[in-house]
Amino acid sequence: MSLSFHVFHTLQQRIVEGDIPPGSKISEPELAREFNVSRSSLREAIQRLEAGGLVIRTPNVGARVITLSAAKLIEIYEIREALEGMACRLAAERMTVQQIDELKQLLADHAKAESLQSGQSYYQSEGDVDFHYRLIHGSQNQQLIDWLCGELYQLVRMYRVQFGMAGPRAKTAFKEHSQIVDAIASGDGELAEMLMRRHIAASRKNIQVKLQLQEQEDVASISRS
Amino acid sequence: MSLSFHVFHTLQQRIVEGDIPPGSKISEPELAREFNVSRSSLREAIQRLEAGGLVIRTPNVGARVITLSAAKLIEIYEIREALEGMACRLAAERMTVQQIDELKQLLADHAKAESLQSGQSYYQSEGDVDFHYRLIHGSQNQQLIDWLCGELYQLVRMYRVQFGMAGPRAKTAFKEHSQIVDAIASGDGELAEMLMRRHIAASRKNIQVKLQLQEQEDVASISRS
DNA sequence: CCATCTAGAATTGTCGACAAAGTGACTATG
DNA sequence: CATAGTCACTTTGTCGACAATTCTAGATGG
Repeated sequence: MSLSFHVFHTLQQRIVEGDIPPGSKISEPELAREFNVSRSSLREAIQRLEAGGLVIRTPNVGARVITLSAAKLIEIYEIREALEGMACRLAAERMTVQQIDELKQLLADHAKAESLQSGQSYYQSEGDVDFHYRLIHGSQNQQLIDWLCGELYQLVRMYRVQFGMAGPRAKTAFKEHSQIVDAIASGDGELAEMLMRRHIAASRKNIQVKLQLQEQEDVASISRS
Repeated sequence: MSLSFHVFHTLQQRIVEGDIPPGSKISEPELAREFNVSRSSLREAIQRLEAGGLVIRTPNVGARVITLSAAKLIEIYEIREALEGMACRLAAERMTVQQIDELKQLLADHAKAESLQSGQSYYQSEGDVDFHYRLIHGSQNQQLIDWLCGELYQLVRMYRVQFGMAGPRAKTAFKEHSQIVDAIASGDGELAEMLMRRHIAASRKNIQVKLQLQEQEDVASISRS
């Protein structure tokens, strides 16, 4: 594997997981030493991070990890609503019966796992992602797939990890997923799109109130100190 | 300005305009000589082109300009429908009265120019882009703005130029734009989104039939030869 | 004649070094 | 005391060279 790609991959992971905190500077000499590569390779890695929207470079100054904010997260969810809604519509029109069966099977597995361990962790982290992932691929729109499952996915993951979003929406989300699959199975693209948009919009609103509460806590703790 | 950025900008223009034809190889040594820069700078430019989706790099082989196809163009329009639809909805909810007035003024200018020179060239190339551009900015969703007016815009432009799309949709498009502005002025985000989606979908269908005709011609000319 | 193998040439990936720009601390001045 | 200026130091941008890989063309064998 290309040397610069390995560095890119490692750094991406660290940034997404918060190991390199938001807003921190990306020092070329320092990281080049750490990875035992030349600055050329490291710079290529940084450029890829920039292309993925994880760092921002300012000419003659350097790169910094992006800063997270509630406003930006909302923006991302607005985009997801539009794009995954469209993906869902296309999936309803284009998925094969076999793909749909696999999707149903996935949902059945979720139901089992959920009732078994009253779990929200499994569903939220693995299951939800897997569901959306398959659906997006069902759209068969390559550009859409590349962007949603690449760049945008990493950003969403970064917020998930660092804002600590697990949420007890597991049961609600499962019901919504079921409805979506039903719509797809009956080939109703319009309905499928609407349901997916509502699904994501609901998730967004859920986050919005949670962040608002968090903000109030922060204010309270500041005035307390 | 950064040396590599200048090279990137020039190459981007050439690729979009078809000066460097689709599918052709991007030779590092050759272009480095032409621009009188080192390969490092040139490679950085190529990486940016890759990030913008204009070239595809395969490890240890090099970069090639993307190839255009009707299928990919349709994919892009599907994405635009979803994204600009959302942008339009947000714009209706968030644009200031002043911004809306400017939009109306723009439309009035278009009407004048159109009736004056029965022109389709002005409207299609300048006016249409300008209209969509302002609307997207009206959404106030920075991520959306960046992507639609950056990466995706260049791709659309590349297809416009190289597939030679002018089309006599000027009059229809103008009417559709008017309706959209009305919806925005009355703050009806839902309607505005729907109209914008129809507007882009109509444009896509228009292209689809045109491309199908073109394909038939190609087949005919092949069987003739 | 076609397929396969094998140098040689060309191209990409990586490296270290130099030039240019930015950063920060210290000094001088109003 | 605050502000502006200067100088050393760090960091980024660019360059040319070497190593590793791929491509090409000619030779060899079936």
